[in-house]
Amino acid sequence: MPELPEVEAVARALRPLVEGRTIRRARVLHPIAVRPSSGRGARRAAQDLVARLRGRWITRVGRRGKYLLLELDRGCVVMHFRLDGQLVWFDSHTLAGHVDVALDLDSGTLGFVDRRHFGRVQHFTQPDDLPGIRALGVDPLTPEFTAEKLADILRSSRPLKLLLLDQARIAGLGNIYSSEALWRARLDPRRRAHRVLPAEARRLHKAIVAVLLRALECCLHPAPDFRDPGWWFQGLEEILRVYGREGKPCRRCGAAVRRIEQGGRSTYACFRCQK
DNA sequence: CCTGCTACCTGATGGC
DNA sequence: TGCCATCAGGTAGCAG
Repeated sequence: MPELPEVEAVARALRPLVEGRTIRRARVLHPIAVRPSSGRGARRAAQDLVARLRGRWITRVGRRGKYLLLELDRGCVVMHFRLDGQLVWFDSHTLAGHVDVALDLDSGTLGFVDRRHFGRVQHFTQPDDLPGIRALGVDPLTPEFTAEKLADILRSSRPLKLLLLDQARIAGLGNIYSSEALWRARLDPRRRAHRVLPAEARRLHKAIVAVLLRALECCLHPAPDFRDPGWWFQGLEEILRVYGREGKPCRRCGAAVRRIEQGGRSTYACFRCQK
């Protein structure tokens, strides 16, 4: 379920564990997790990954949108958690539970876990070799994301919610925080983006940044604990204002929160205060 | 070029 | 209890 704040928190917690470490050996337990996006050639991809990672060392942990990057002395490991992927840490090289890909480091083992097999672990010479990364739009937590930049992005006839989910426009918002940002900005998720007035666009800009920063703070306290196999972010539900609250009173005006479908996915909103 | 729909996977949940 | 339908926080690929 990770969106930008969760992946950012994972990147920060991972740095002291892996930066400067050598990958002694990579193990691909479930080749489906490393197959190319075309979907075929998983076994071959697994062999390639193992060969390319042997002996490399991790220079830096980075993030691009919802992608986690392990930059190496040669090339880069790109991970995407999609809906359910997560990381686990083992102090030894002995694994436990479902692990798709294991990176045996000189100090322990980093495991990529995703029972559902939506997520991916891949190696590229550089991150931009993956089309999904090359196409990413502005990162909303960088200075480049200004109110003017958002106004530019809003030149579209699409509904606001679908536009905010588009990773090629803004990188890192997902289904939860797009609903949350629109609630905070008091904007109807069905509104066509180019109908949004300048003052409303400035409100939305502030709301996006505020929602993400608040979630990031929550994700960092307590920090991710990869050693606990059952670990997941605590307390996130309490900071959500509309997401998942169908039928419950709006925290601003008391009207019932509604769930609607947009692009085949759930959107939550209060249509009394979101116009 | 843009937009919208579906497939991709597996597990959890709720109704009957 | 068992079974089936539905849902899940994402993205790539394809058709129009």
